[in-house]
Amino acid sequence: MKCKDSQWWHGKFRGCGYRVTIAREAILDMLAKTDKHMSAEDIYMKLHPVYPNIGLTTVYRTLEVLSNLALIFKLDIGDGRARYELAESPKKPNHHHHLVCTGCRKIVDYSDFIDQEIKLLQETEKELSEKYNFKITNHLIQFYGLCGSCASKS
Amino acid sequence: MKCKDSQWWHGKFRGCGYRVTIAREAILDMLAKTDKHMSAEDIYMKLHPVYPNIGLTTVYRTLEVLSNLALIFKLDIGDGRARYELAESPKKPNHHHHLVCTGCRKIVDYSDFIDQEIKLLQETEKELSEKYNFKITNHLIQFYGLCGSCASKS
DNA sequence: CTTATAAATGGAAATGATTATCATTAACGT
DNA sequence: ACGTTAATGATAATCATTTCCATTTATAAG
Repeated sequence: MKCKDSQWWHGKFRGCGYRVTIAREAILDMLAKTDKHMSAEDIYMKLHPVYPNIGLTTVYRTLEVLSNLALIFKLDIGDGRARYELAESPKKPNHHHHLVCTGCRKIVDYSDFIDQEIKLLQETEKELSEKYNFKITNHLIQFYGLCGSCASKS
Repeated sequence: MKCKDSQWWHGKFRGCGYRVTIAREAILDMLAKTDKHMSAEDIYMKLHPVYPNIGLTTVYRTLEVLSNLALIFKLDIGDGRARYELAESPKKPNHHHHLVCTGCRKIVDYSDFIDQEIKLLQETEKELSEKYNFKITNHLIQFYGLCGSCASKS
């Protein structure tokens, strides 16, 4: 947990009236260092050996806070267990969508066609926003299917 | 429950080794007659006055069966409660995507831009399918935001 | 139309992810 | 260093969905 780059978000935290705590630091830090899509329990388990006093409840609460601040993104792949990943940022642009295996729940991040998707999404967003008087804040695009190994099993 | 058009799916049922029962008939029939997106409990409640002996468990089980047969579509709008709608079919082409209000969970079905979306989706699907060796079966596009009335409240 | 059989059912209990409660601890402005 | 107030963690509660299992029913065969 170096002090160089890893604490730019302290300001955002304080500005929103949140305190900077060990747990929040540890959780955000670990999400920043992985490219996996982790559930609350995954995070709890992974952190536990190092921070045995961070409880599962705190993990849930912290994930909600980070999600509200748009520092992380909560994603749902249809198995009733939320996953989280670091949000894209100017420092780490990684916009992508997900390809989910309905067999083993493997998630592939893809960014092919992403520019065209974004463009279409923006147009659609604008159109829908006006037509239905919605203030659109977010979108979700996901593909579902079977990965090679699950397809051959069935 | 007329016998004219409403039972074309009996064959599909039997062909897959499923029996045709009152509960299955009633549930599919009611989903065919509404344009709402209903949860298992919504369906249970609505059916209960007429079929007081259809239990909630059966509703869940039936929805799973219908979903497996692709007669209905299960949708997740992020509030931890699954909704269901009749799948599109040659007899009732109604392909659309959803615009979800994160305030009141209202769902708007839209089909604007749907042709372009479909086209892009097909290309993307093909590309991803080859590149990542996935057998893609489904996709999900959804916009989230606040409807007019929820936006003015906040 | 009966009968046999395996699938379908319903009610109660179990599950599993997430949230609420509440007494204790810790962050941070002063 | 101190006091205020947010954050924490252990436990209990919630709530949608599943599992269990004894009973019922759809359906194929006679």
